[in-house]
Amino acid sequence: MTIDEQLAVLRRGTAEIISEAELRKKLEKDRPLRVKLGVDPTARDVTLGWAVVLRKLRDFQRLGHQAVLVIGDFTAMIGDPSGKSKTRKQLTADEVLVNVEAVKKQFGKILDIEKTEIRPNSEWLGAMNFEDVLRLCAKTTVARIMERDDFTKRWEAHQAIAMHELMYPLLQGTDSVALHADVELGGTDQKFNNLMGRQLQEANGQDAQIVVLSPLLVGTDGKDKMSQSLGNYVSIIDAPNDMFGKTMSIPDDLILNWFELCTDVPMDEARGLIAEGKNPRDAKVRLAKEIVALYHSPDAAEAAERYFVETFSKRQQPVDAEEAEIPADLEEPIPLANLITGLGMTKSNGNARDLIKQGGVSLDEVKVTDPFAKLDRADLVGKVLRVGKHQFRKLG
RNA sequence: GGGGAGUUGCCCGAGUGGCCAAUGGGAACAGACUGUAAAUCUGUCGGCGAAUGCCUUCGCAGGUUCGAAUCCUGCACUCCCCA
Repeated sequence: MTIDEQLAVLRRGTAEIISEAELRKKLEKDRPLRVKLGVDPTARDVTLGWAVVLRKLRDFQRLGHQAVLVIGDFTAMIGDPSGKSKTRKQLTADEVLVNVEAVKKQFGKILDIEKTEIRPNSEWLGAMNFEDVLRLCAKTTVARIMERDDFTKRWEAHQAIAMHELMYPLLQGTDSVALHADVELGGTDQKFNNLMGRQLQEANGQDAQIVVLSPLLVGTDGKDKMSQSLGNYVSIIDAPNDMFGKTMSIPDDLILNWFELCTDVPMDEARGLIAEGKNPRDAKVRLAKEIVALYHSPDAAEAAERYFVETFSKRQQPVDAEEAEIPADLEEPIPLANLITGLGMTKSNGNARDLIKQGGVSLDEVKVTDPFAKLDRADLVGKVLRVGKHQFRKLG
């Protein structure tokens, strides 16, 4: 592959490369570049948003470069302040270990884990003594650290900023020095941290790393960046039907962006799908299928589409609703509201009654209108209970 | 070290002795309409109860009072100004 072809691959879905000219120079050296990506070992699913940057790492890997994953076990004790409005709780060593294993498994769906160098940053950060830390601190200034948007905002909003949080960019930068990174990947919210890496590398007589920033994927709500804590996410380990359904719920104007960041569909083709006069729904169906195919299989994608059309487009109840036992401790006649709460479909009986009043509950397609309905076990078994738009249970 | 401000439900934010489960906005959820899109309209939004009602909640712990989110004391946390 020529340098230009490589650059074209690397540019897809990239927000910023600092700088492209330097990247070209490094590629011209014709040796595998060390491409670093920091991973925060908090317990969470790999979301499509996180996958964006992992897929970029995969791009480098496929081009023959060395992927280096830094497990931020040491930095997890601080918690990355990026995008955070609060000081984060610190993790214990055990929690970190469990989280790393869980996350590594998921990475295998995207990266070639065998060929990936995985390094915990406690390896070098844990070895520093206080003098090292002070020397590190001397490399930057308070004003420079406080330039950071996150800190400025929190400062202005009168929110707490703990001392150790200010150290985060320096530690992440130290990772780059320790690993002799040629390239560091990250989301655009990582820019500050990544640039600190350049500064520290230069201060240590190394070439400054290239920074490749991926845009933050907007979540299914169409508003905020995708994140597990906001609940607007699609996880790469979601079941095919969920993955498909969640993708179908994104706003139309996100379609092209998701094609670019979450699939390998050529952009010209993607643009064609949303061209004037076409139904955006069809483009979204294609998008959803691509994503399911990527993390499950093309067959699963077809099946998910069928399920979607049957259940939602035709408004039928799903053929394979989740089975649920009627809790044994409910006495007959069973108040429907208690049953719904007992099955965990609502958080309280009052809540369940509200939903019934609003026409949000049905049994085998028949709306229940009485919030105080009581039913015998025999009337319930075998029926499909629907609560709200998404929840179905086949009663057993 | 000194002085000042603050901590209310998922979030923001009113409330300064009873009419407060607590105004308003946002988020969320449900219904209608749809393409599980957007927009819009309607409704719900602490728990239990069929209900008059009862219980828990306004940083934490005590106290005053017939009665406190509201007053007092102590504690914790945050922010600002000065040193």
